[in-house]
Parts: sequence; C-alpha cells; structure tokens
Amino acid sequence: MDARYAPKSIEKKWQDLWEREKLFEVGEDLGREKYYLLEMFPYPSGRIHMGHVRNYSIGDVVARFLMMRGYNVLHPMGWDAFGMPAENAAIKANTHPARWTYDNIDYMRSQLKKLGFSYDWSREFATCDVSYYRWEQLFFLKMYEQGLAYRRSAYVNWCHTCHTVLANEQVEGGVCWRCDQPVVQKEMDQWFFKITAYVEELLDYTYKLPGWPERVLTMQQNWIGKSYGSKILFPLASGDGRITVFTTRADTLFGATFMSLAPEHPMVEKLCRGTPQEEAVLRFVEKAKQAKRSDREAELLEKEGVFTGSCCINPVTHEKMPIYVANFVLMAYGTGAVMAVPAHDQRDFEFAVKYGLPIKVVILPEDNASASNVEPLTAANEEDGILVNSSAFSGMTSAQGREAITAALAERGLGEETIQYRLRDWGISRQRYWGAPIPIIYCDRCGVVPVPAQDLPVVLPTDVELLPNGASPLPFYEPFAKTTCPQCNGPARRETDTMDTFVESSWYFARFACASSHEAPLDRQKVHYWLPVNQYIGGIEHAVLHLLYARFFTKVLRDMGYLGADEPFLNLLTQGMVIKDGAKMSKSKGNVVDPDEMIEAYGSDTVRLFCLFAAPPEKDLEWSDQGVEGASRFLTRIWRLAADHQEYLQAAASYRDGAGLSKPLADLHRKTHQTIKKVTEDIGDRFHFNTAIAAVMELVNQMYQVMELPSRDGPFWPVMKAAVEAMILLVAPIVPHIAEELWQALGHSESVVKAPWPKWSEEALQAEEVLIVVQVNGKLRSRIVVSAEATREQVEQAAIQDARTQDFIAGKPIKKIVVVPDKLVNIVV
RNA sequence: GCCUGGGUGGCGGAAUAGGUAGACGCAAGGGACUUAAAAUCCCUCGGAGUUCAACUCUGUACGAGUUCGAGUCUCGUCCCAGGCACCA
Repeated sequence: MDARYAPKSIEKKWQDLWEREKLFEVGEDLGREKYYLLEMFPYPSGRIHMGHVRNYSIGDVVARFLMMRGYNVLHPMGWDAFGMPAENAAIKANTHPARWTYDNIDYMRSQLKKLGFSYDWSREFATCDVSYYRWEQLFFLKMYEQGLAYRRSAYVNWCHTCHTVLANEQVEGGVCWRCDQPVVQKEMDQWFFKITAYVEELLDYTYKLPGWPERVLTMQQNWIGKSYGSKILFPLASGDGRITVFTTRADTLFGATFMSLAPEHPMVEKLCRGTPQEEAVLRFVEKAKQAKRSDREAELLEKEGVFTGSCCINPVTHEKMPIYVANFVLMAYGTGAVMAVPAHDQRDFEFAVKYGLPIKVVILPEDNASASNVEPLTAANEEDGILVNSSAFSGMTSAQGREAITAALAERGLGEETIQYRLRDWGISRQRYWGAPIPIIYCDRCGVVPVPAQDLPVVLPTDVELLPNGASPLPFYEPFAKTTCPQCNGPARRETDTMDTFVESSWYFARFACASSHEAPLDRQKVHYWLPVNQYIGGIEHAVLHLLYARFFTKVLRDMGYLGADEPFLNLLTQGMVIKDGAKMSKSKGNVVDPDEMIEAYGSDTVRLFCLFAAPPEKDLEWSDQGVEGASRFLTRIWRLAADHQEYLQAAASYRDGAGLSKPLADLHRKTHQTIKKVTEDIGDRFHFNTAIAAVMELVNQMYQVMELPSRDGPFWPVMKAAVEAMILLVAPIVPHIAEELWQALGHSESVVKAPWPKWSEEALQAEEVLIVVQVNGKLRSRIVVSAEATREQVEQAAIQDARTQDFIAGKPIKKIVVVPDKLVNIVV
C-alpha cells in the first residue's frame, strides 16, 4: 500500500471493479426490503455542474448506506433528453439535436462514472430514445380516449418577423430572442392534459405527504389555489343573455354597481355591437392584447377600461349596472367577468373613482356597525363585517350573508355555491422539433383521428434540416407531415407539434423499474415491487411544475391500471443551490467551478466529501476552495492512520469485549461506539451528513491522540483496529473509493459495499464516570465528575458540597434542586 | 399584499425532546520540526473586565413573557431569502 494518498489511481481501480462485478445492478428480491432511491435526472446540457455533483453525492450516500444496511436498493440514472437547448445549440453549431444530445450524454455519463456513483447503469435510458417516447404516445392515446387529452384554442407567443411560435424562454422582455422584434399573442389550436380532473386528489394528498418539505406542499397548494365562493348570473338589461361571474364575496352583492369583463371575454363583441362605444371598445381590446405580452409589466399597468354600451341588472337590487371592459380582469381565472363592488374591493374602487361610477357601502366593521359612516371613502374596506343597505340581509355577518344571498339567488336560478381553482389544464403542445411527436392525424374528411396504437411509434424524423429562425421544420417536412388517414385512407396530415418535455419527466421513475420491458410501457409486477420511490432528491426549482405533473401522471397511470401507487414520491428532499461568492454559479458571473478540474486536482472523494460537509443538504452551499483543501486534508489523515500502521492493524484482531482497558483505550473504545451511533442516526434518520462527518473527524482526532501513547502493548492494536474499521465503514458511503482501498489494506477481500454497516453496543457507550454541570439559580457555576451509578441523592450532595458551588449558596436556604440525570444539577436558593 | 423558510463568532456551520452556546471545519495569530520551503504536529481564537492565573460580567436580530433553566416555547417588532400575486 502506498504511503501517500493518491486518489487518481485508486478511484479508477474501484470504479472498474464495481462495474465489472455489477455490484449495483439489482433485481426484484422478495426476501429483502426494497428501497427506491431517485435523484432528478439531468438535462444533457454538455457537462455536469456542481449542482449535479451535490445532488448526486447526497443520493449516493443514502444509497450506499442503505445497501450496507441490507436493503435491496434501486438507484437508477438516465437523461431528460428532449428540449429546446438542443435545437438552439444545433443551429449554432450546425449539427443535429440528436447528435448533440447523444454526444453530451456520452460525456456526462463518463463524468458521473468518474464520481463513483452507485447507479444501476443497466437501466439507463434517454427520454429521446424511441423505445421510451413510444410508450408516452400510447399514454397520450389512452388519455385521448378518456377525454384526459383534448384540443382547444389557446394563445401562444408569436413573432411576426420570424414567422414562428416562441417558447416563454425565447421571449425576453417582450421581444423575440432572435430578431428583437415585439412578440404578440396569437390564438392557435393546442393539446391539453386535463389535470383539473384530478385537482381535488392532488390537493388532498398535499395534506397526506408527511415526507415532503412543508414549503413544497404549501407552494403546490397555492398553485392549485382552491377558493370557495358563488357563481352569480346577471341578466342583461336589454335582450336575452346573462353574464356569469365568480365571487368569494356574495355578501357584497348589494354594493355591486357595475360589471367588468376581460378583454378576451366572448361577449364583449356582442355587447358593444351597434352602440356608439363599438369602435372605442374594439380599439381597447386590441391594445390590451398587445400589452398582455409581457406579464411582468401588466402588474404596473394602470387600471383602465371602457364602457361597452350595454348594461346588466343586479339580481338583488334590480338596478342597472354598466358593463365595462377592464384591462385588469383575467380571462384565465373564474369566468373572465367580475361583479364590481367599489366600496369593498380596492381595484374596483380605483376604477370607480377614475370613471365616476357609484360607490355603495354595504359592509360595516363589526365593532361600530351602528355608526352609519357617510364620510367619503378614501379606500375600499375589504374586511368582513356586518351587512347594511342589503334589504332583508342587513344585520347579518359577512359569512351569514354569503350563504343567505347565494341561497336566495339559487331559488331563482340565478346563483349557486361553487369552488374555483387557480390551476388550469396543462397545455402540452410545443411548436418545436426536438420532442416526442403527438400521435394525431388530421383528415379533411374524418377530422381529428388518433394514430392507431398498432401504428406506434410515430418516430421523430432525424433526417431533417433545422431552420435558421428556430422554427420547427416538421410542418415543412413532407415525408413526416404528409400521411394517410387511418380511417378513410384519404390524404391527411400529421400533428407536427411535439409534447412538452415535462411529459417525459412525469413518468420516467416508473420506467426505471422495468427499463428493459419491450412489450409494454410498464411491467406491472416490477413496477409494483419498486414503486413508489422511497426517496426523491432534487432542486427546489421543481417544487411545483415537475412534481405536480408527476403526481398527476401517477394517478392517471394508476387509473389505467399500470401501477398501484397513489403518489410517486414518499419522501422528498430539496437540496439547496451551489453558490460561489454569494451568487449562483453562472458563466456570465464568471464564478463557475468545474467538477472535472476539481476531480483532477483532488479526486472524486474529496469533492464529494466537501459537498456533503460544507452545509446541510437543504441549505445553499457556498463553494470554498479552502474548504476543499480541508476535505482533502481529512482524507489524508484517514489514509495515514491505516497506511502508517498497516502491518500492526492487519495482524491485530478487532477488539470486541469491554473490560480491562486503560483509560485512554477505554475512552477510544467508547468513542468508537458513540461515533457509530451518531453517524448511523445522522445519515439514516436525519440526512445530516455534515454532522456525521464531523463525528468521524472527532473520532479520528482522538485516534491521533491515542497514537501518541508511550506504550502500544496489550489491547492497544485490537482497540485501534476496531476504531479504524469503524471509521472506514462509516465513511464508506461518503468517500467510497478510499474506503475500499483501506478496507482491502486491512486484509478484507470483499468490497466494502458488501460489508455490513457497523453496530454499536449500548454497553460500550456507558462511561464509568459522568460530567455533571452544576447551576445555581440557572447559572453555570461548576462542573463535577460523579460515578455513573450514583443515585440522585448522591449527585445532589456532591453538587452542594462542591467548593465552587458553596461560594454561591453558602448561608442561603436551598429552595429547590432540579436534577437532569447524567447532565445537570440546578440549585435554586 | 399573502404564504413559506430563516437571522448563532472573522467565515461555513453545530447544539436531535427546554438542560455546559459556538461541536467539526475554514481563516487568522503564535510555536515545534526543517539549511529553507512545503507537508505535518502542538497551542490560542465571541465580546468586555480583571489578571500570573483562577475568575467575573455579557452574548444566539430586537423587545416582552412562560420556566428552576430559553438559541430552542409564546406574543410583538425589525431585517433577509424563496414562492404566489390585478386570482374577483
């Protein structure tokens, strides 16, 4: 064994051995408890970055720890390989997205292997593999059959100059990323997944996922945005028709003095037609559509509107309410129409003041409900209170009023209680090339025709040429777009949109359980064995979209009979970012630390160790070159402990029993067992790898102390060997390469991966004497050492009689003594 | 505005069920070894006072409270980060 720690050679050696022996390839084993550990798979952008290294290092510790504890651990890895960066890069580098993607995958796979992660590489796949997305197309067809996939028109970002649709990421500050020209909203037919069909279950389970961080669940709850309210119908003042609104404040209905519609509201055109307002309204609507394109600025926009020329009737006051089009009303929420109650809604208030509309107070604060306040209002009162000016409902509380008014409307067929969600259906159409084709055919005679399942897959053609403006070449590529109708055999065209890449990441975890299944998307038995994922680890940035879509897909696949789990991920760990100099690493800031360079300089074990030691996983990790030096130093210390004394350690038998040791050796023996307990609990129960590492550092420091003893006779080497072995096993999940090498150096022939996790003995934890802290009136005054067997009375007496304690209690009557066993005595005088 | 987190030395962080605040590491200072350097090892390291030392006071954003005892629990205030946000 080399006297010096040389990571480069040993890391390669063990990585090769793990691969050769297939140590991490697993199958279903009913005799052992399964554990499915998953880290969010990467987008193959070109190179692994430090965020990946941290994410996967955390996962690897957990995986290896559980393997040593005897679990059957599934720990797979793959590639989230469709997506726009491939198209952009391909245009720039004059290559093909497929080429670019698969080249990146090859390089990044080699990087992951160099880091020594314990993946079952036999299950690897990329989502751009036909053998993966073909099944996704099958899911789409089944969802289409069940009405869970449907088509409707929706707005997309459109660049007139480039004549193409733009993704949100391609719109920067309202202009096109290529030509800097303004982007407009254009209505196009799009495919949607009906996630709203599962909204209640998705919401319910956010209260039944104890293994998820509270804040992620809260974010999902906010995103779903359930609110209770009423649907109220307002008949038009002239002619037939009515306007439906959603409101949470039916109690303020008597104060509704006008109506606001979203510019896109379908009734706008009809309401203004033939009125003197027509031209003004159409101009306003056009302007609002333009303004919509940069959502950010919409917030700063002043509230504006225009009278449509028509009125509706307040169903309780029977007064006329002018109908306005207003720029702040969203078509996407509720019904796109809002009953305006200026006295009790700040936005309506501002609007009413601006356009001189009546403001009618119908709610008074509960504490001075009698004082009929007639001073002019300066702002809306949005609080609940007591109803006034509301005929029979006056005097009710807001809560009573909401219920009573809605009930009264319901009797007349003009209202009902209802629930509104913020969550909308998931638009999955992407007018992009590098994605999974949507398996639909459009026939002039038969209309929308799904591709028959036996005709799948619809293969994304790879012999296309990309267009310089970034638009998808598929609509222009006749061999793909031109086809025949499966129903009438007449000429037809394929859907040329592809699916959102979030679709691929919504079910990849299930495919990992049976990656080699070629007959069906999912092998029921295998999926049943492995799912749900026991522990999922990834960045907080996916708190809502990816995790919500994956939850939705799991429920859909469950209802189709493909899997049995209600939820995909039992436990979720969201790790923090890796930052440098206080900012997220980025090329533009020039603070990027390249994993390759770090591995080259220090070895993978050091990089892994630093990532785990510098911060607990959920916090941001500040990169520190000096910290990396420190991690490297610690590994050198570990190495020397074994290398400098290899012969003696090999020859010795590990110390097991507990008696007859000198104090320093007894202390080391106890420390060894304390460390085993601490590390086991820190890794297994808490994922606090930083404190686990700190505990091993303490053990190592103490071993160095013991090495200084004048005599190494008797049980010295056995006790030392037990400590060294424990040390190696405890760090094995964290720094596996050095652990393997040292384990072998001590004479073990099998991989440390197969060594059982060390156990501590309760007996060995017991000290003969314990240190007790003595407080007087809650202040620390002294420390005493007592026998571990001392009774409560003996400890109290020892504390009272202690000379330093006496300085503080002498001559004063003792009122009370609090004793915390093995820890502390507090004397109250 | 609403909803989450969070505020502890020069820095990263520890204190798991209310019981010694600052484990472990980094940086810094001092020393040993060396012809010298690197590496390694040892010592000091929240602040103030006093001092040969021992010791005392003080200290976990701020202010109250509960308790024998509060970084930890309660209430209020301030600040920071993240999410949502014209959501009717």
